Amino acid sequence: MAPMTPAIPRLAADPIAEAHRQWVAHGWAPAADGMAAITSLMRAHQIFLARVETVLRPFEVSFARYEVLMLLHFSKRGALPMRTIGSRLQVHQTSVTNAVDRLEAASLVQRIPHPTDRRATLVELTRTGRVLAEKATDALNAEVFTDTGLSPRAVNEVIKTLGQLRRSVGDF
Amino acid sequence: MAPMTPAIPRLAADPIAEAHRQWVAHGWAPAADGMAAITSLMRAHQIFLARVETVLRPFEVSFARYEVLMLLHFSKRGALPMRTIGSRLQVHQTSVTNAVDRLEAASLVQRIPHPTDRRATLVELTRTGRVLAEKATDALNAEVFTDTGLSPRAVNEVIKTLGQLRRSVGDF
DNA sequence: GTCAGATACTAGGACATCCTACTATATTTC
DNA sequence: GAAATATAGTAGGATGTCCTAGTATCTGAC
Repeated sequence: MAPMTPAIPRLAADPIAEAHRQWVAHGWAPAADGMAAITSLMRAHQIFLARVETVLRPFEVSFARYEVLMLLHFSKRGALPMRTIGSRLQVHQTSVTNAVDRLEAASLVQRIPHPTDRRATLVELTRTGRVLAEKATDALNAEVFTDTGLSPRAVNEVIKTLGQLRRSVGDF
Repeated sequence: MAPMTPAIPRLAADPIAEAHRQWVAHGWAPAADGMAAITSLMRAHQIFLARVETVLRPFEVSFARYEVLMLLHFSKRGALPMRTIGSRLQVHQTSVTNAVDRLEAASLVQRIPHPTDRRATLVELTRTGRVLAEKATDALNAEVFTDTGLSPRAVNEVIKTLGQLRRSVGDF
């Protein structure tokens, strides 16, 4: 008897390829690619977020809070209204409140009254916050962003393709 | 005098393109593309997750719980150990416990003892759960997966590129 | 056979996101 | 100008993810 060779093709080890196969087998072929693409995106997000959070852990900030710090860092006066932060980062206002609460508790930012609109609150980067933002960026650049694990061509493809997606949903 | 033409290039409306510009301006050019790609992924994830959750809302399941249902749906016996679910979906065991708790409360799955390993618990799809999984899939296929907003070429590019990424981190 | 180390699952807690109010202040309308 | 509407921010709650710990059970080494 010949060496063990399965008569039935073995299952792919890749769960997403397997899901794609199931989609086709169930007659959902027109949706299979879209399903696989979106599922891949979900997983890629999880992978990169985990990497980024690992690098940021020593700085005791999450990626969400890091993004707030960088937004302030890049602003001319180092201060922005809460609402603007939410718009730029495309997150709900309550998420901004949450992030700023924690950043303020860590003395990385401080809330100051808006000079002309008493409804609004400005979030201002502290000296400590600015220094931490720069150090955290150095770490992220060195440990994640400079080498993502994707080829330079793939990186540009991702930026371009997802840029079109973002534009289509009104991100810019 | 000529029509208003800014002497200084105006800020891009795209926050990610703007961040990329800032990265280059700060001397972080080698990391700028990686930063932009990862940030784009984060945002694309958010966009698609929101779409998917909107479609699933009428079925009263989240995407996380939907994925568990589909995994069971595709399994031969309609039942899998908790641990296997976590491995396939690449999420922490405690996330599986959480999802299964809610699915069980909704009578979409039930926990049954593993026949040979008393440590393990099998999660079994109920009739209700199977029906809901199929209806939810029809909705997702029609409203999201068949037309993701990306071109077919882009969809395939995403699957391929992120597949390489997933392989590089040991997903399969 | 026993005991140490692995494995399966749950408990409790930290964070992040969103949603629905609710309050305070601005703006618009008539 | 006063009332209706819109906007900025916070509070409280639901869900999902991860982590650390703790219990129960299995496996393997001696």
